[in-house]
Amino acid sequence: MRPQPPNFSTKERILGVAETLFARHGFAGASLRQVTAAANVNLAAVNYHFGSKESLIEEVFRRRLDELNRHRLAALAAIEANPSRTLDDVLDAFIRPALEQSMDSTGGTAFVRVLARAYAEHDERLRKFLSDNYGHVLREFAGAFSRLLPRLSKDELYWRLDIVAGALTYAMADFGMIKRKNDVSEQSHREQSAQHLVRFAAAGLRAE
Amino acid sequence: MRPQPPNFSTKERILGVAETLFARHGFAGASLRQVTAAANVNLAAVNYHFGSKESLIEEVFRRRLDELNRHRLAALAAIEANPSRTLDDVLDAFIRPALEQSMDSTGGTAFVRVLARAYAEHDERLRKFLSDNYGHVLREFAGAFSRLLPRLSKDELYWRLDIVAGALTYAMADFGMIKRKNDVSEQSHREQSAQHLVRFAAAGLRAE
DNA sequence: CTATGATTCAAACGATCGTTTGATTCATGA
DNA sequence: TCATGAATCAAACGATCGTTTGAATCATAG
Repeated sequence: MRPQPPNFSTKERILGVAETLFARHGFAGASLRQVTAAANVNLAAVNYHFGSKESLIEEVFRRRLDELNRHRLAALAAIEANPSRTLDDVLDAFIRPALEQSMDSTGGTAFVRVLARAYAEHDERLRKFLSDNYGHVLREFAGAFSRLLPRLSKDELYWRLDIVAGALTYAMADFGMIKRKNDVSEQSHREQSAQHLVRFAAAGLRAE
Repeated sequence: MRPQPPNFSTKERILGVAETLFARHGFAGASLRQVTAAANVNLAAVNYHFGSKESLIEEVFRRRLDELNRHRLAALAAIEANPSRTLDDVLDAFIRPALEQSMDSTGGTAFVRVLARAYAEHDERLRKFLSDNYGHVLREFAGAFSRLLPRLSKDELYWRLDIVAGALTYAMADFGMIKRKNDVSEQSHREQSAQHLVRFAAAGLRAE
């Protein structure tokens, strides 16, 4: 974790470094002293700009999830307009934006791993924050899935979605560590990854 | 986390409580003071019986993984004897022992969540410990998978196995939170869960 | 240039962390 | 019964945690 050059503002540098350190050591494991040292800012800067470590964590999520879920909802809306849509299409609308973000140049790689952390943590406050701010997205997708899987009970659907989301989150977190071969363009690598995940998840949802 | 009655030895009480608290708050998030208080033992007991927090964590894994991987290897050996074995059989040999342990009476529920934590953590020492002590199990299974998926390159196989293992771990960690319906026996619930997971994982491995 | 609010800084706060110490209690074989 | 090692205990160690403080510095509008 090399000290971050001052090309960005203090807030932005803190957010970027916090993201990678939370991904690496967890929310409890990464201290504000590590974060501020790596970001080349004063220790007090976190509490000055964000108020608390808890709020910094939330801000790390907000920065990525706002954009990510906007893309997801847009993709879902585009799909819903098509009357011949399939389960794979809806899954693709959920997965592809995350995959694109995790492979962009601004270092979204670490964030997918932060998301995987959040899944492993059963922290009450964090789950409430995510549910309060982004629950409507999952509810939209649950509705779309429900319409395509009418034989599934609501209970059955919800825990399958929960499992599928967790499995996908973990899988995507690990994708960042897989080196794509040199003879495969980044775009086609992403394409293949998305197809694998969609097929994987669709099989789980359609099971039985 | 109610104080543990003294039916068990000090070491056993510490291990049991540590397991559930590590599952709930993570390895960094659960302190030895929380653990020893809930286990009704003196704070110094951890360092006396285990040497350090690090060693306690390893012991929490060892207690469950020794038995779990023994069952896995036994199941795999039984499968390998059958010349008409399928991918689903090998996956079943990997998944079912974990599912059985996570549903037994001694509270293995929490441990599956501890395993999910370990997957999310990319901690160097912890990964080395698991690789050193249980890597041979994964290597055995990788061999079995490789023989059933001869068209997959070694690289391709290994990262698919990694992803499948992670996804399964996540899924199983969440299974503990899903209430089975009253009209479904625990055994048939486990049966269905195993089938879902096997189908889910097989689709991912066979993809393309 | 100067005044004012925003930002950064070194330093310290009390709390909690994992670990260690030395005395005390317990269990057990001689 | 008594001695000896194992086990438990209260207390404290230094380190590190998140947070707060008040002064120093910066940027900017009047």
